[in-house]
Amino acid sequence: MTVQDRDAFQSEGRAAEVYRKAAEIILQKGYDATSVSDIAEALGITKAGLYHYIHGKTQLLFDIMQYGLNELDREVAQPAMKIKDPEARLRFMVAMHARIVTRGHGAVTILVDEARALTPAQNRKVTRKKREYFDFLRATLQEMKDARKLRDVDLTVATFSLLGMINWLSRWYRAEGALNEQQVAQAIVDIALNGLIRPAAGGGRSLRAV
Amino acid sequence: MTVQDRDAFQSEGRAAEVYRKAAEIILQKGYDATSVSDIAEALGITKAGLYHYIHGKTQLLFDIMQYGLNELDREVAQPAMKIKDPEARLRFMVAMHARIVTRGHGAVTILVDEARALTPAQNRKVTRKKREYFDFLRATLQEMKDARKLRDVDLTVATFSLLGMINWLSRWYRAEGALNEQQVAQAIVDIALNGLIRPAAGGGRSLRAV
Amino acid sequence: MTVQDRDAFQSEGRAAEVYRKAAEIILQKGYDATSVSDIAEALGITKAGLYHYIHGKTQLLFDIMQYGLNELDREVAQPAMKIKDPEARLRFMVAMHARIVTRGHGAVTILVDEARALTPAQNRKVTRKKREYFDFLRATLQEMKDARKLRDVDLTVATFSLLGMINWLSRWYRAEGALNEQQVAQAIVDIALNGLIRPAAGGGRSLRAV
Amino acid sequence: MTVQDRDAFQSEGRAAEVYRKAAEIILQKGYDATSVSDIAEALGITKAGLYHYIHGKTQLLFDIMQYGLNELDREVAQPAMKIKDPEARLRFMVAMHARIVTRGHGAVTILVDEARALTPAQNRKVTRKKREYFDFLRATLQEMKDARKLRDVDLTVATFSLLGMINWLSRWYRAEGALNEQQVAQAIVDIALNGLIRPAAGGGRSLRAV
DNA sequence: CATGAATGAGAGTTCATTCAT
DNA sequence: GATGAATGAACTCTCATTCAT
Repeated sequence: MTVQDRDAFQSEGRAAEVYRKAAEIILQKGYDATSVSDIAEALGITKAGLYHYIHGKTQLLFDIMQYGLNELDREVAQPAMKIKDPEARLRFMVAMHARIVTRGHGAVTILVDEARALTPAQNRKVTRKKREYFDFLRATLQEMKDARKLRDVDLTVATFSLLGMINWLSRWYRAEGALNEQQVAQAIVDIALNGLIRPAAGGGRSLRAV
Repeated sequence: MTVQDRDAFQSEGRAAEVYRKAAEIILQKGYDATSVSDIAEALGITKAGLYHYIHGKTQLLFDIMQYGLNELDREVAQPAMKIKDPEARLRFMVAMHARIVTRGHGAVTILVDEARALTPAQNRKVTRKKREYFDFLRATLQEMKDARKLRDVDLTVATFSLLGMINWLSRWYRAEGALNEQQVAQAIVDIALNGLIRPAAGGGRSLRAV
Repeated sequence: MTVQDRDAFQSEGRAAEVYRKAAEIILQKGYDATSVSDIAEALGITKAGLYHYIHGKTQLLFDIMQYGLNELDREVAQPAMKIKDPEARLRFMVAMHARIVTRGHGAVTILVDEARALTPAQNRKVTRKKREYFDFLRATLQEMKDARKLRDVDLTVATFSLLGMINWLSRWYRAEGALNEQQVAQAIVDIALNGLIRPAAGGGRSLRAV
Repeated sequence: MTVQDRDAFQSEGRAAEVYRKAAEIILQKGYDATSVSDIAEALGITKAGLYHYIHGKTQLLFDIMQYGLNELDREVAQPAMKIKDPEARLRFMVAMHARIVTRGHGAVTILVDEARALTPAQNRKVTRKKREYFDFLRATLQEMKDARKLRDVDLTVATFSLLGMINWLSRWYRAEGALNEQQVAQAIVDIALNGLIRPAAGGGRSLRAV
């Protein structure tokens, strides 16, 4: 059933439109503040009509989240697994994840922000999947650490910091702004990997110049 | 009236308890999902009784946010202004802000997460204040840039990335975890400023060792 | 239209199946608690599809009741009319009616339990028919009374008591129980006619012994 | 909580009025067909206002049923337990139970008719209690049987038949009718115990033969 | 200070029914 | 025959808020 709905989300047709519109509105107003009527209205149908496509408000949320998880898996995790070099893999993941957030389809952001509204069972499922993603990202950092390509940082803090930077994007990035999606994604990768401050010039650089 | 309430939040006495308890619950369940009854119940009084202390649910939220803004101003911005060196100031701000988030009094997190629920007028006020804080942080980066202490990064992306890392703390940091507040704060400062990867300089560092 | 439907109920074919399934479910869950979807689902068709066979939920109920009335008339009242001796007739009616209830096709029970849900017009029709049946049963008791075969009991109370005992069967009789339909029917006839207590031994019996 | 509500039903005050009015309307229209608005309207308050007194429609039903069970226990079972002679006890139970039904307060009838609407947990509780009452009644018949005061009847059928006669009263007895509550109760006791037909008195026969 | 009672508005959801295909 | 889509009406229930006491 859930699988069906997730497919509906991705497929073409009216059902897909329903799920996409719902995601859009929930992204905008928040899940709690979005009424089923709001969604119906935006679709130009009645509440009762909407119920042909959804199986309750919570299930709708869950289905959107499933789609978000899917998006991450399909577009970030799966391709990343094919990248051998951990640093290249990290760069790809951060950039790609950032782009999914900035392109604003909503599902990924809702996935992150509204987990509280799920039923315990749904929450468990979603949390497990999110955890898997987190672990994969962390494992990549671990590989880099093992290859002595990482500074001596706490990996958990590092992973969450990456995710914080990325997820925060949904709160401030506007497509109309000065930087486009790709530029922002690259900027984030750069900041995350290289930090903000110029390496102590007296040290490394001048020496290197020698 | 608002000023009164903000004072109430900070002062001792029953009113302060009300505001603190409210913040705690809202932090936990989210503003929309928190009913006035929930708060009253947690305080051991009736809904009607609670209305002696608050002036509506939205106003309560606004007051908590005001307190959060205040907290930031009092504990981060004001002291920071006394720090001349921009890098030291930045380090202080990130660390201190992070500690306010991790110590978990809630107001700052609510401030960030629930702005949507405010009335337009309240929202404007809060947004203006948040903007001031953002600008101050960004100005600090600008100073560093001018002093050539910053790598060539987009300052807006950088500022938001810092805030993303910090604000994300409220989603994952648990006091019971392996790192205490101070350690996490320092880890974040370190990651944000120095980045994750070891400077490519096989040159620099090893030479320094020489 | 109604006649058509009643026939449909009894006849073979898809329509009959629809009515029988509907009766079964309504008997089980009650009319109000049974949704048109429930019935459609049980039949493996859609709601809209079901509407090819029925003319509204109330009409469906009415048709089932008509069938129940018919059942009573055909299997109890009509044959009973051919029995001259009132006591024999009474025994037949009680036993036969009881068996219709216990065999559990549902229509008779629904007829009795769900009259409130009918439209006033339908209700009047059904009530009139039920009244006819009641009157026929009561008239049989009257005949017995006239023949001095009845104890001095209020005939109305007696008639309703008979019907109460019989109709109550649907609430407790289970085919899997210790007694089969026939045994239960006979037990009821026996109890209703002869009562529970052993006739005062000092009276009749000793006389008989003389 | 439940106990509280049951008390509320019996006590004086607004809460009692609410429960009594609710019972009255549910008795009249049936539980499913009674909306919460119906009850509120009959009380002259709004739906929301009614919810100060009840804890959901199902709980309301359950509470009414609890009261019904209580009524039976208090007015029938408890006093009956003090009656040594089983026949006297049976006569008392049937008569008293019948009067509770005819006096029409509703709770007992609702208790019997609407069990399907309860939650499984509630249903179990109610069923257990009803079972206890049934067993007590049946045990009384058993005592009579042991004392050879009973004809040779199946005790289960007998007990259910008694209950059928009594419970059916609620469907037909009207206070305005020819017989008052007491007369009907006595008539039922008489019919149930002595049956309808004049004993084929060995007495009678031989006399007739003379 | 605090309460119980009450309310209007609106929430999510279900339902019987219709109709173009 | 049968369906998917749609609807208006109704339903149970919750909520923020008020007010007399």
